Amino acid sequence: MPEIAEVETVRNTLKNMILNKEIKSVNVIYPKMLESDIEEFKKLLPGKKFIDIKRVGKWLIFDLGDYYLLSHLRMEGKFFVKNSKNEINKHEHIIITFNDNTDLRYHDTRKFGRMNLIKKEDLDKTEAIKKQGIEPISNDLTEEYLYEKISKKHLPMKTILLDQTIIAGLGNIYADEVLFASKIHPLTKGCDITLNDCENLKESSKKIIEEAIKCGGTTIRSYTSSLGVTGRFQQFLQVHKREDEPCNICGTKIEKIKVGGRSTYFCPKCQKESS
DNA sequence: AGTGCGACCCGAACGC
DNA sequence: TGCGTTCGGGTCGCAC
Repeated sequence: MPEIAEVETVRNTLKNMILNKEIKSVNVIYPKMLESDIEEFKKLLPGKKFIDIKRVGKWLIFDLGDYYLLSHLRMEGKFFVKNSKNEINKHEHIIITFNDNTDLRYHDTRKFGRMNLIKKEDLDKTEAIKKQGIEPISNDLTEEYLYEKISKKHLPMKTILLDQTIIAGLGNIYADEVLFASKIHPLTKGCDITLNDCENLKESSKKIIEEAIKCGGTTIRSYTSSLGVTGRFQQFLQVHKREDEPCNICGTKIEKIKVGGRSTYFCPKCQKESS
């Protein structure tokens, strides 16, 4: 499941492969992927080039000059660069063909990802982008900001860390890891958090995300037909998907619970519920 | 406004 | 073996 580190890896990989190549044609195989008008998508892309790829939270932003193509990979979205002659895989839903006869193909087994073509000036009006909070790797993420956003809420901390309007880009895996590193129980209510907790959250989210980006993410498998990009961060995970395994700090068995409908892993000894 | 939860989707894992 | 069922993941939108 792509989180901020995976999306950053995709961005860097694709920048090396598709920038400034002229788009020859597009093929929208699964129209529901596309939130904007399909006919407009088919009409506008040919002749344009991707001149840059940016990222806001987990959103990829392909810069087409006068338009942006927004792309959210959700859980299993992947981009492949393939020769246009290659057979189309049943999970490839949108294909953008360049005039050097290579394709940028969007692949998504769950069909959960979304794309949206917007005029450049409409970016600030686009809800999904506009409401993104501060990224863990940004210096604007301070303990004061976190305390201000979190301490009024009565939701469990796990739920709060998944709220993209506060910290942008944390998903289920890193939320568990950040809580473990901050020694905060996932069920702790936001209103019970201290400024010191917020400093720990800030430091650990920054450290974990920076490290994950260096490793190329957790779950990245392959982004081209030939060139494999494999995430190495999974070997550093302390709690996520480690139910019944011993905590690396104290040896206590890692527990799994549901918080806000999401599976949540934590060490019951290292992460005490605050009083 | 803040919070809770179902819908979206389908492959994998599980139960019988 | 081969069915059927359940689960999970991020985000949106609706209900309370």
